[in-house]
Amino acid sequence: MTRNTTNKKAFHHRDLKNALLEHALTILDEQGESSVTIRAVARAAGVSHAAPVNHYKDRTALLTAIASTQFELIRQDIINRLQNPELSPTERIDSFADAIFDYGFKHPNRYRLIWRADVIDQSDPVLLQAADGIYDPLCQELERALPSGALAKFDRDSYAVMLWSIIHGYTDLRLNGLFLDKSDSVNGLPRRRALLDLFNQLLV
Amino acid sequence: MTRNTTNKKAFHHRDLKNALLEHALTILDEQGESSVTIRAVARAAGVSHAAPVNHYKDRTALLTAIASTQFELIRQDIINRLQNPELSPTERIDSFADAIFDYGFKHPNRYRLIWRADVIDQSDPVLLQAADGIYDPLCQELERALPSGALAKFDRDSYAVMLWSIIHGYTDLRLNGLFLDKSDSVNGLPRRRALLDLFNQLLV
DNA sequence: ACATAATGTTGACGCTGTCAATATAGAAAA
DNA sequence: TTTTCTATATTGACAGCGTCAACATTATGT
Repeated sequence: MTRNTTNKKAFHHRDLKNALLEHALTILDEQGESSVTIRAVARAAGVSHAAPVNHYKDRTALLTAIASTQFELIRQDIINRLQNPELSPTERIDSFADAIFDYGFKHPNRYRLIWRADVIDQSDPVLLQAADGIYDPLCQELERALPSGALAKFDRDSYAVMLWSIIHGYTDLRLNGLFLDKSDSVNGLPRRRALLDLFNQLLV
Repeated sequence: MTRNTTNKKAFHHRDLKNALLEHALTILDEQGESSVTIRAVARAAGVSHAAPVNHYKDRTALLTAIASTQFELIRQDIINRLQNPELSPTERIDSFADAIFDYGFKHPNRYRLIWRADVIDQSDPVLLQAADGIYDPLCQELERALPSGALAKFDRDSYAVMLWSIIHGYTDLRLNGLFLDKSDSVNGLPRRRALLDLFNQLLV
């Protein structure tokens, strides 16, 4: 055991910062963003209601920290997928899309949170770097997959923005309840794949 | 004057329901969704903090009512645009996209609100009908613009969902601060137009 | 051993949504 | 008109929230 070998309750938690983050994530998954209150997280961690302030100066800081870890998590998943040496250039790009799609549908409350500009601090440098950790490699892959030189219709950023918009639009609308009466598949394929096919037409 | 001809303060507001809606909209535009509290709206309308409950049973009901009026407002704008007899079938479809783009960039706080499943009641029949008031005519226009019969690659709903996803994705990401460092134009055109061009390729 | 910094607790403040009890006004019925 | 009933508004209360200040405890470094 790395901590608290005595049975008397430790005044110092030794790793309260990470513990708070994990409890916050659990509450987020189970009850949604509005239930992730400083006080609820503190209760879950077994500390007083004002203890978290030493590690996260306010609620925004806590939620922003969550978002940063999540972007990093998505990035790791993407890196894993790209390990596969058999992927074609377009398949490598699809891997980005699939990673985000899968993340969104698996963790709807997390996905909604990481884009909520009103509750997280979009200018936080840690968060920005985490987001760039996905965006930058996406641009690299696009560069390889795009028609070379003057053949390309748009610049790289445009392709990246368009792809990300398509992915986010479908995911967000679905998670927010739209199209739930509509099927998620078309011609036997998931509709998200049809969206990707549409985008891939740009690359040939 | 239709109301309150005496100078003594009227106990009954006579149209508090609509007044609350308008004040809520003002607060939403100026301060964002979290500032639209029952109590703040009541203050703005000059009534007691518990008066709104007679017209909106809780905060969700108030925000849902706002969302319904906004969908209706967008629908009206679309209808106006479609009055133009010179529009081609694809231009008529672009009118839907432009209406939503314009609305989003003009009223960012409203746009974010109407998709917030956690604070509005997505199952409210009035809201659903208002949303269908946009979706249904979009499907009608798609039917006219699509390649006829077996030539179409997907069903109508798929086209509608894809188009809406593209529009929403770009708008939402932009409003939430992403890509703000990137330019909004490519090759001299707004990037949203490039996105529409991409979609329009599906229609030929 | 001591001073200092880091970390946690307690208590308070004003804000919130919501409810119950009460008061008033308008409308309908007598 | 007068009475009754319903719709609407007020007041007061409650718990939960974020945040801050004052204080207590533990850990660390000299």
